[in-house]
Amino acid sequence: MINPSSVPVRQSSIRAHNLALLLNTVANSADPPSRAALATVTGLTRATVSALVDDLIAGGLLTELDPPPRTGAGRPAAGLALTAAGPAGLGCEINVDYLAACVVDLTGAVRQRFTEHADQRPAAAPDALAALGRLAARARLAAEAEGLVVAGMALAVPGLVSPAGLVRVAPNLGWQDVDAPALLRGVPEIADLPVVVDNEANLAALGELRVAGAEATFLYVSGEIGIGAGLVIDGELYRGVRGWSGEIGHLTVYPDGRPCRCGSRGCLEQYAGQEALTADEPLAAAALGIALSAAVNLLDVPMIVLGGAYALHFERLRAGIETELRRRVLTAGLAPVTLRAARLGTDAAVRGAADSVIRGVRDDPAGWLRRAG
Amino acid sequence: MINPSSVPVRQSSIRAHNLALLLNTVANSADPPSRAALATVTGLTRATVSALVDDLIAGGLLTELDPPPRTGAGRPAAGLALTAAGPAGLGCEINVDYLAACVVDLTGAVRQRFTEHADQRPAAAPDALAALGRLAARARLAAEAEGLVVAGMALAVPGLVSPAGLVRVAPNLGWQDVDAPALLRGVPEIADLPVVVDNEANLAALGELRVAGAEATFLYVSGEIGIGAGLVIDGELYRGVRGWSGEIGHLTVYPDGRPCRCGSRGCLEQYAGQEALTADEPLAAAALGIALSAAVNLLDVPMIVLGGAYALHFERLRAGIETELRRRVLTAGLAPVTLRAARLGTDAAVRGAADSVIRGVRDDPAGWLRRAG
DNA sequence: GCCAAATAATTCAACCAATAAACAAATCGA
DNA sequence: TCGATTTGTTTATTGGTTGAATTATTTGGC
Repeated sequence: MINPSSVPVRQSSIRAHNLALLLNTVANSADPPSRAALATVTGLTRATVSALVDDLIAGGLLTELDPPPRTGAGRPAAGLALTAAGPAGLGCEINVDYLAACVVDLTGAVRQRFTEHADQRPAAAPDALAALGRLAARARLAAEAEGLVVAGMALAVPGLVSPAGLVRVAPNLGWQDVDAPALLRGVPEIADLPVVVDNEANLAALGELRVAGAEATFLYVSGEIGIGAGLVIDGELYRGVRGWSGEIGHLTVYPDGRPCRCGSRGCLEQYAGQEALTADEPLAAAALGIALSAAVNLLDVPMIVLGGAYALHFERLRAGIETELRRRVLTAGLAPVTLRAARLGTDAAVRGAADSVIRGVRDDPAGWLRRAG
Repeated sequence: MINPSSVPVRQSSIRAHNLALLLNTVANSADPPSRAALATVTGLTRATVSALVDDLIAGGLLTELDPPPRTGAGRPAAGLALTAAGPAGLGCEINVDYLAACVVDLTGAVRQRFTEHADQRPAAAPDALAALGRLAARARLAAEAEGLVVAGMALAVPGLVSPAGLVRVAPNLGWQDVDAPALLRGVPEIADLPVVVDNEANLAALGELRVAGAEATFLYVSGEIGIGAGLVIDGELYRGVRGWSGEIGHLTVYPDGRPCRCGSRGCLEQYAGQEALTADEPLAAAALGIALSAAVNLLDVPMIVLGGAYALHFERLRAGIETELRRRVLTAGLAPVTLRAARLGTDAAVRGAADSVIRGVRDDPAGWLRRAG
């Protein structure tokens, strides 16, 4: 992750890598580990761990826990944990019927949470983003009053986003080529924050990843007004070459089926969209099952997580989907595909957005230490 | 690639990384670069480059070219190139109607090539693999007579392969749970070689990668008796969690269509398999187009390479496939999907197999230097 | 109540790899 | 033949990890 393999490695990179290794090891440990435990589990020496941990403590990323959990003979170990009062991530979401902002600290705890329900469709993009910016500013202010330092901001959008953060199309918002980062910078209280924009399903997948465990591999499918998917492989989000992967809503399910507003025919969205779902249409589960089978045959993902509206209707959909998976996935007989409902519900995208920011800090603590001085 | 990010980094790893960086930079350069040119392009110092290059030359991976291509003032630069007489990769392929083995040197040149045409279906797996082993032994012998050192062996199989090299199912060969590496070790002349087994489409994709350029992203689709696909992202092959990705042949195209031997209905293989193709069936192109659209919608791949029998019939299939891609790929209007025929034809898999071995050497020259002493 | 055993964390000399800057080598142009 | 120019090497320095020895802090036995 630090080394895209086409880049030279100097001594400082190895320090940066090992700092990230330690920070992530602490983050993924069940109990607060000691320096010695970190040494054995990472393979670094105790001396090295001590030196690096000192830096992380000085930089406010790790804290030494006061009450040493004593056991057996020997000097008691000092437990290490992520600091709750340190860098934090600001996550935002704009969707058809609400705006949301939340702040997550380094430990992953949600510290602030603001929502504003209102139909965004009549609003022009600049107005909607200004309103969202104000909501984000409130969240930031409240978080910083608690001693947090917001390290950056991520925005979830139901549409296609280019790597630069330009929203190319967001059909359900009626957006086209909206420069979201620039518009958000119009709100002075958050103008200094680095902004990342990403697809709603991608960020929701990251949100579920936090719950699923660090190394998980799964396909997250979100049934909002549109249907999107986020693919997580070994704990990393796969975005595709241009950031447009996961457009499962327009996967063809019935080649000569109903016409879709995208110009094609028989898209999944026509059979398993929110209207079909609430109308209790019998085709929804089968159509989803067919589309998901395609994904599994292509990608060999062992788990599918259903989010958004699908999470609400999970029990009703389950059997129908699983029938198709059993029939249509070639390797179903060799290893089963796990199907489960999302655990975060409609919060997944905002949570994932905030999470993606602190993920950035956890993966490059050296950068944070440099900036924080 | 060297750093799975959950592993500590020591000084030796940074040397290993930079050795690989230099070797790959030489490999991907159009003209033989000088040490100074390597320094500027990689970002390392001239001193560091010199030291590392000395090691690579001593280890027989690089050669200094005799006639310095002189230009302008200053001391003339000594060009560096991969050695043709060094480590080599042995690639093998077993398919329904032939066996093949080939040896590729570090520069990517094919140095030996053996084929044996015979229907493998009546043969039991041990017999077929013994025959293949003998063919491989001949190729190795001939290569070593030319001064090459075979570093390892890779085998392409038309079936599902587990990471350990076990062939779980190869329907067209009638194989099930065949321990190919163990059976190949039965041939004494190649028993010492490390063996890797992989799916035919995956390795063919690697073969095409060599031709496509180092950083390419594409989906390779092979129309053999079965239909498989190999996904290459930024020059890396994606194998899926269990190595079973790319089973595009059993993607559902027509949900209530023809029954397939896999137990499902309407699989791509029923409409675009080799029989359909040679029978000049009109559905082949449309079915392919529908399946490929699914892949592009899910994965956002900018290029599709058609191999095997599809390469032969490319011109006839092209228009029909492109029509479906235009209709069914959501982002087709934002950025086109390139469709082209494979350049290596039926050789892709063996070539890719041999290539995967030397790719291993190029990505870990430090390991090779250690072994070679 | 004191000492040995055990475990945690730190200190310090050694080592390894890259860097920067000076230096040597080889060529061109005047 | 001499300066300019570019390539490649040498050498002292720096940054980072290692390994062994050392210090710190606890438990348990006598």
